[in-house]
Amino acid sequence: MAKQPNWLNPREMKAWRSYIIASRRLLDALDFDLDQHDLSMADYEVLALLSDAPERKMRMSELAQLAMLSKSRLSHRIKVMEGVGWIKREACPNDKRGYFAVMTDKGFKAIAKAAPDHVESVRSRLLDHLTVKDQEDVTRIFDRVTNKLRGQYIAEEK
Amino acid sequence: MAKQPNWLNPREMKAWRSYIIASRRLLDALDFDLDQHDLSMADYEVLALLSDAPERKMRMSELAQLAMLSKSRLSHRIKVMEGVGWIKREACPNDKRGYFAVMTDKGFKAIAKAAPDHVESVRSRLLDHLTVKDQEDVTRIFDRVTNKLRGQYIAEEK
DNA sequence: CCTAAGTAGTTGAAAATTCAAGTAAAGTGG
DNA sequence: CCACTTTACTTGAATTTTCAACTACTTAGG
Repeated sequence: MAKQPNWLNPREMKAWRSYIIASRRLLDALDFDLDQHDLSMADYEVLALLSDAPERKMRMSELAQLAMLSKSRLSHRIKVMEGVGWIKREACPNDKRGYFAVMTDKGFKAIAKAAPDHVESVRSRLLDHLTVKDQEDVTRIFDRVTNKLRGQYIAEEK
Repeated sequence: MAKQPNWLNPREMKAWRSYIIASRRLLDALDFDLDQHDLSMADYEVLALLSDAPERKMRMSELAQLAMLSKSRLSHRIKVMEGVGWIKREACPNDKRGYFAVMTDKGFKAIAKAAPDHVESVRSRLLDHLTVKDQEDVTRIFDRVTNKLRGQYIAEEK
């Protein structure tokens, strides 16, 4: 027999709603801010990862993993970034199947220009409203969520 | 003269990364769970709002606002939900420009079936890992974020 | 070696979302 | 009552993302 649903109590409901609503609005606002640099959060993340990588290049798979994008999505996205001259592809000498995404100078300039505004955006939209204690709580809580999730669900394993 | 960027310190960076990574994974997992009911989070939200509304119907604009969707997106989405028989449209008698989205019995059944699983999903992916204190912290922190955001940025005002 | 299975990445079509108009009805000020 | 602006919503095209192959290379086992 099916067990009856364990609905959320008011406290749980409030926590969930507060979180989800704030997150939606926050992401919207951050994307809105990035728009002036012709970037989405996802594209920004890709460029940021590359700009920190040695030689500013990274294998497609690794990039996809770290940016939490599907291989297909990354592939398509890199194609358009290649079109605007931010990225080049480079064949991997060791593994003939593989490719590097290599950030061009133009790509580096693009993210270097966007980064200060983006950081400022993250501050003004989120961090400015958190005390030091809040920041620590957020870190603790969400690290735990990520860890539990890792056990339950791995992206791209379906 | 341009002021130099105020980069995030390690504590701020950790809070931001923890939050954003957990959120991405969490939303992915929740969407993944809902997939067995052929629903996305957005569609679920639309149906949930309708099922709570008087007569299970709501004006398109109000629905768009509450579900935090653009009018265009909602319009397209309602069209497909109409296609699968979950929703009907009904002209508004007072305001000849307006329409109601009305949930059908079939639509109600669909969300009634999905809801227990979704709640369980929210629990197992998120709430189960938060103490009562954590829940209260999350509510407090994210309500504040939403309130600040409201002052700065209103969705669809561009 | 040879084969089977797995990995890296791309591709094109389908589906979803955004974007820029467009239509029609309300409201507003004179 | 007449312009003018705003509101409510839809639409079609463009862009983005997902989905399901598909190619080519690598790895593992016998």
